[in-house]
Amino acid sequence: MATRSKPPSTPPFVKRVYQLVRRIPRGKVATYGQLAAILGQPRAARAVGHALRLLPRPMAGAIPWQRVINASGRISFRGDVLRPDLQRALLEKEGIAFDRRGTVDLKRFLWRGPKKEWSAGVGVEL
DNA sequence: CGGCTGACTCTGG
DNA sequence: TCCAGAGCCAGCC
Repeated sequence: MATRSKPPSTPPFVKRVYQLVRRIPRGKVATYGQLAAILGQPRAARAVGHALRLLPRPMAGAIPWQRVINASGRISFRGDVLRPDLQRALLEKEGIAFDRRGTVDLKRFLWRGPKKEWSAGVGVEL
């Protein structure tokens, strides 16, 4: 009997966040709250941000952390100064367009999530 | 185990 | 549209 009193049945939140972020396709962005919701906790947006905050440098290269922005469609930061600029540059390189105020049009670039697909073409946006 | 922090989000003024 | 306050969560000390 493999000891499984508390097995990886509930992997660290952080790990899940990384896994999920890796699934965000190039040219698309996701919000912290959205990722949290996909993970089953729509209220854990801050936790998602925290997870990405302690994202080790080496891993940053394997995880498209730049594709995660806030619900306002803008880049979030706290403290660091070069990060926001770098994030924006990386996103623009992927084709993400920024508003004059530095806002991304979520209607166009928001990732729809890991959902297999939508109902046939029923709309989205206006 | 308790308290603090932070790449968030929502509501009200 | 911008600013301030309150709520929520996981990770770290």
